[in-house]
Amino acid sequence: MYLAIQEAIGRKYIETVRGLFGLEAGAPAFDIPPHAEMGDLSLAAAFELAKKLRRAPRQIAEELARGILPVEGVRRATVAGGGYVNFHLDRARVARALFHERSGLSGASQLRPGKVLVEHTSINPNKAAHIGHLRNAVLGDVFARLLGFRGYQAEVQNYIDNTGVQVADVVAGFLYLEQKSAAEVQALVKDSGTRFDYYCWDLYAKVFRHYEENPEGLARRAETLQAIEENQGEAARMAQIVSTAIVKKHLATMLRLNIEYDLLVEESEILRLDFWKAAFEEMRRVGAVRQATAGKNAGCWVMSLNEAGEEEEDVKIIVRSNGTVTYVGKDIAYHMWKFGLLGKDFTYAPFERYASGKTLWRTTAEGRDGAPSFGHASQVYSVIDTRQTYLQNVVVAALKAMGHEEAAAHLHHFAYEVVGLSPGCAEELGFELSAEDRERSYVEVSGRKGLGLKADDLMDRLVEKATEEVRSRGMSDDPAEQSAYGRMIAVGALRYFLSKFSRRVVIVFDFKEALGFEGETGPYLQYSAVRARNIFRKYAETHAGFEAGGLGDEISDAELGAGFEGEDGQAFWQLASLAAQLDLVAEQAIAAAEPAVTAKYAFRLAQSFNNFYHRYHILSEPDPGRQKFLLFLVALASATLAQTLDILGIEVPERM
RNA sequence: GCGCCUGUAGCUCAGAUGGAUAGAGCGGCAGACUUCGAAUCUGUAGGCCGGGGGUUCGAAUCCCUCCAGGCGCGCCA
Repeated sequence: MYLAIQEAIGRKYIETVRGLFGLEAGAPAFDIPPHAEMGDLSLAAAFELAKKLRRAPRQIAEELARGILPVEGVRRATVAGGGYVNFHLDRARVARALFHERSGLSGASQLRPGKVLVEHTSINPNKAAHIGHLRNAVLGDVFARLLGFRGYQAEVQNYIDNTGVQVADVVAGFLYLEQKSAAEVQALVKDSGTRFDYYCWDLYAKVFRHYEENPEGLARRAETLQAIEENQGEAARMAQIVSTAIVKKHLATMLRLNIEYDLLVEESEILRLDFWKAAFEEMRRVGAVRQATAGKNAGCWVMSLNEAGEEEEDVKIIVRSNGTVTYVGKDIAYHMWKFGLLGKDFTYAPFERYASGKTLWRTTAEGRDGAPSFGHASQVYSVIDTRQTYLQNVVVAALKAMGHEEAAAHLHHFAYEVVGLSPGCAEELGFELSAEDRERSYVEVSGRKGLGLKADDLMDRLVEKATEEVRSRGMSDDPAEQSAYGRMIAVGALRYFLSKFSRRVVIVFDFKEALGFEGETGPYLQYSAVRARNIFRKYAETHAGFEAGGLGDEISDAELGAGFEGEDGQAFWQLASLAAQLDLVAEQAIAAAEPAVTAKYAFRLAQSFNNFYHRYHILSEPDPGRQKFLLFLVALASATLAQTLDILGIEVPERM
């Protein structure tokens, strides 16, 4: 709601400035005044105009306030402070329009042209997922949901590096440390007595210890990697078995958290289709890379990273002197494909069908009909941790060097900080820490050392705790229902916990904080939504045929207007106007690529609702007109909260 | 050495595009359940916004500088 009103005021502002002062102004910036009584939207533009016009800002503000009105949805404009213009919205009108929007009757945001591609998760398929991977997936998932909410076509891709060194390390472990054949590994995958992804977690750490003690083993690692890349022999067969089994585990883990994907992009298919060759040819053709003939990089194909005018040359090796391509080179090819700039494409096959009805596709080299069109994005967001910033910048530089300026500008590194463990938490998990580590504020997780908190272990622990809470509070006698609620609450707690921090801060994981269900947590939000629904359920018991969705037709403009009058009306409006800000908040979250903005908003809204809930008792309200108004308000808050929780991927249980 | 990020209440963090009296959760203290179930609400204490300069009508926010911490900078990924 707020967005539309801002745009309308903005248009009138530009006209007014032209008419009154003969100046061409841009779209103005709006603020929300610090106190609700001051108004709903404020404009500080008079201060800047004052400088240009050499006049008092307050006077200019008064002229603006008179000139901008009338605007639909705005009742009046006042001037405050040194020169703020504050707009007071037509409360009844805004509330009604919002009610219709939330009922899906109007205001569904239009589908926008172009596709936004979000790549997230992209875990090496060689061991179980850990808490850091969950942060990546939750951030990416919330961001994709935000895009969908605002009418963008979002496509979610999960990149599977099934031919990389991490898979090779586990394969080498099976082959040489455990002397297992591909068939035996396959049997292990099928064995219901072992968790294959956990088994590989331990094996990967074991392989690393082995390399440390036996550096000569590194030769075998190289051999294994090469065999996998060339799709030759036992190692390649085993890599296929390992990576596919682990990917399935990762998908199952993510599904527990309500995370789904559109497409799995497999590196093996990128190799098979010679994507890199096509990218390399173009890079050579346009002179983005050159072969070094002397110096330490002799024989390598390198790309210059210098801006014009820099003296010392900074180069990145793209192709090694032995002719093999580096990781960043492959990434350049993949990103060219994302934008449809490669001139090559995959074919696709279904990987699995989600219970939601959505089909997850995977890339293949052998053609198949009936797949949707993937790639060809106009905007790309790659959710990758902040330590890879340098490499992401290299990819952008490569696009620029090839003349793809627009793609370079539309490739966004969605960078986020890692999840560390507090030293106490690491020790609780049974890891021995050095004296130095114990002094640190957090310990970095390390797959190589096997140090980390596995995603499913954390989830299990949360579900157990939440289910116990449900049981002890007597919400349900049915064990199946108890565990269903427990699961929803656990997911709510975890998803909110991973969404509420801004991307750039390190999350120091601690059980006490993450396992909490009170205060600023997911369960608090769920509880608020349940409370709102309970009011309707209870009300319907004595009012047969009651539907919250019908309130919009039952309440008159006069009743709505009267409800927002006076001191109580001010408090009611505070809740309603906050609910009306969701679209503004979602746009801000997208512009800043910051899901936390939405999480914080959900909390503020829930807090505002709980405060209202406590102060006004609806079912015992004697005045039927006022009761209807209060029910209307609950419907607004409830629908908005539900919508926001949906963006956060958090479900609401029937009872709490 | 070069580059990027971070520094706000005891702890963990919000404060987009510079804007009105710097906020929240947890923890502390004091209160509120015969009600739409307290996984809740109310009140209270707690701040040289890392230090110092500058730009501006106005700076937690922009610029410079210093300090502290983290992360990058490989013919690894």
